[in-house]
Amino acid sequence: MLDLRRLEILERFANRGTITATAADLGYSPSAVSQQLATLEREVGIALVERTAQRASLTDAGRELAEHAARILAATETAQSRMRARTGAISGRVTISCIPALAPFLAPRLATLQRQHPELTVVAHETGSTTAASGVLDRRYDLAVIDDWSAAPPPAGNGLAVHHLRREEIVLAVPADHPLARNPVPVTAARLREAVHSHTWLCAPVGRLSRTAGDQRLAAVNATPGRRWEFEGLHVLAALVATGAGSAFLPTGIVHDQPGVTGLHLAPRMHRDILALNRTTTREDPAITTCLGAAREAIRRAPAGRVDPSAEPRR
Amino acid sequence: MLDLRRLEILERFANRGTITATAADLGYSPSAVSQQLATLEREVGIALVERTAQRASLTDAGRELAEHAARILAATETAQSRMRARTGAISGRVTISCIPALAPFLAPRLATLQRQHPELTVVAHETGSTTAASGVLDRRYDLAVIDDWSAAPPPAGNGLAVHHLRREEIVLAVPADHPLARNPVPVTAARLREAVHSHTWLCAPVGRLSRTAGDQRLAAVNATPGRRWEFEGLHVLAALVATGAGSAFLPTGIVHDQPGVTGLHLAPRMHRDILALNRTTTREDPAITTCLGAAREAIRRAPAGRVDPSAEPRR
DNA sequence: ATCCAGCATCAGTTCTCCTTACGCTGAGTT
DNA sequence: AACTCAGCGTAAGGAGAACTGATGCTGGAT
Repeated sequence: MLDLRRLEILERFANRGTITATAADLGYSPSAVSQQLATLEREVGIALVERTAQRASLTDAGRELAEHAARILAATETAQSRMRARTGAISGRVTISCIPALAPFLAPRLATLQRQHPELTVVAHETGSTTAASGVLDRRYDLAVIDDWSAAPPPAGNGLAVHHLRREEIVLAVPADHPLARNPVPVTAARLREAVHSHTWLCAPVGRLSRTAGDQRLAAVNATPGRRWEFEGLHVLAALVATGAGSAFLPTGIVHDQPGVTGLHLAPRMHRDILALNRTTTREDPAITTCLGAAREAIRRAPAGRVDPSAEPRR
Repeated sequence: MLDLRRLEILERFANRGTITATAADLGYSPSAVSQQLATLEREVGIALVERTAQRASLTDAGRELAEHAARILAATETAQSRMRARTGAISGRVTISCIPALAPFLAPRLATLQRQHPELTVVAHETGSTTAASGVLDRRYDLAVIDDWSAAPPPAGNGLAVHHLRREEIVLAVPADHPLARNPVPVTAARLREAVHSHTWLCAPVGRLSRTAGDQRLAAVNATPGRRWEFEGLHVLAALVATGAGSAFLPTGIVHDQPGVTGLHLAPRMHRDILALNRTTTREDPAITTCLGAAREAIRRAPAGRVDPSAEPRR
């Protein structure tokens, strides 16, 4: 009879790649992981791990067994969730990831939740959207609040349940003394091209969703930045805009926080979606659904911001 | 993290109904089963077992968790089979059930197998077809050789892999000095009706497949036995026919063994199928497939019997 | 009234599993 | 070439889990 704990160790090792990292993830010592993997190999009677002095990697058999393990673990998680749904108990440990920009709004709600349910332990992390999504899938997080800058519908059908929390408008953020700020009308392709070309362009490092989406938008209108600065964090970008350092694409909620920054509608409009993710296996877990509700509420109440009313076309 | 062993205990308990029987099945003491179930309840935080002084039964939650457990255990069995398929090792314990009439032919082959593969342990039981089929499903047996008297195609799609080993003809077995035996032509409906009515009818107890199929055949030709005797075991029935006690429907292989018995073709013909069953989860396990091959071979070589050639119509 | 089957509890022993400590290897660095 | 460090494995020890056997209880059957 295979042991679930060993299978979990194997599956985690398949995701992480080193014994040390696996051990850290699961709260074991590396030695324990090594021993458990060795035991598992003995049990199934076939080599699962290729061992070098400073590197261990999975064999084909190990990879396959890890895939089986993932299925088995998903089934047990479903069973556990169903049982917890029956008790209705809001308890246990829920690990949540949130994109940094929204974490300050989420955290107080989670704290309240934890006060209301002493049996519940919430562990919150700040993570980017892409790593958070895969982190939910491989059980590093149970719940993730992410943003999605793509116009495409959210990913689905791969074991992730997606919940739409909010849609935010993305505006062109310029310093308050920028020429465009004086004439706050929606920024057309031509205006955008001109503004980007004549000003420093502020954006996130390559790989961020906001960067990818922004670059796509610039490419669509054939705009090439005169100069490009890369900074981490949307709030940082907003602060830089405020100092007159350049312009950027930013969500209204973030522009709103920052005095000295004017947000201008884009024509056509641009958006990002705030989504929550959890595994479908935990869909019925009361602890998860409660945390999800708290996140939904928190994001709903986070300041949405508003651009200069005169730039807001009436319809 | 739920424990697989506990889940197995729960699932087995769901099938057996008592703690004592569960313990016997799994090779534990009843005390251990009781304790493990209690631990499992504590872990999931909900009552799974309703305890009376001398009866324990599952709650709704317990039944549901048992169903989850069955799925999980099936997944692990699949994983294990895949791993064993990779090693190709013919080892471990394989529990086989065989209908009594064929067990003598199967046993020597299994003994040979065990001699060839010292790592392999074969545990053989003799069981009727219906209990054997459910026994395979709930993991009391890994492999079962059964007979199927129904004209219907074998059951499938419920987790059982069905293998057709042989088709045997069912003949009307009469004492050698029976009037019909002197004129060995296929027994039509009219002749059958007459023979059954004027002679004692020998058959298995109610519930046996052979009994059900035989009764259906009799009902189809509107034949009512003058007198009916019920005995357990096809060989026993054959022996009774030999003493002139009555007539019966019997497979050719069994008639063949028994001197003093004449087998007469039925018109239309009647058959039973010899099938082997195993769980689809063990489909790839080399130990299982090897045992299955041995069974196939054993049944193929078992005496098929032949009725009086003059009764065999040429085509 | 007695017996018996079935279950729970308790104490004890065995065995599993994790941690700590230590040694090894190979790559990058000084 | 020596050093440093990350990663892995093994050995020993201790904590905890789990099984067994004994005991006691309950309710139905003899």
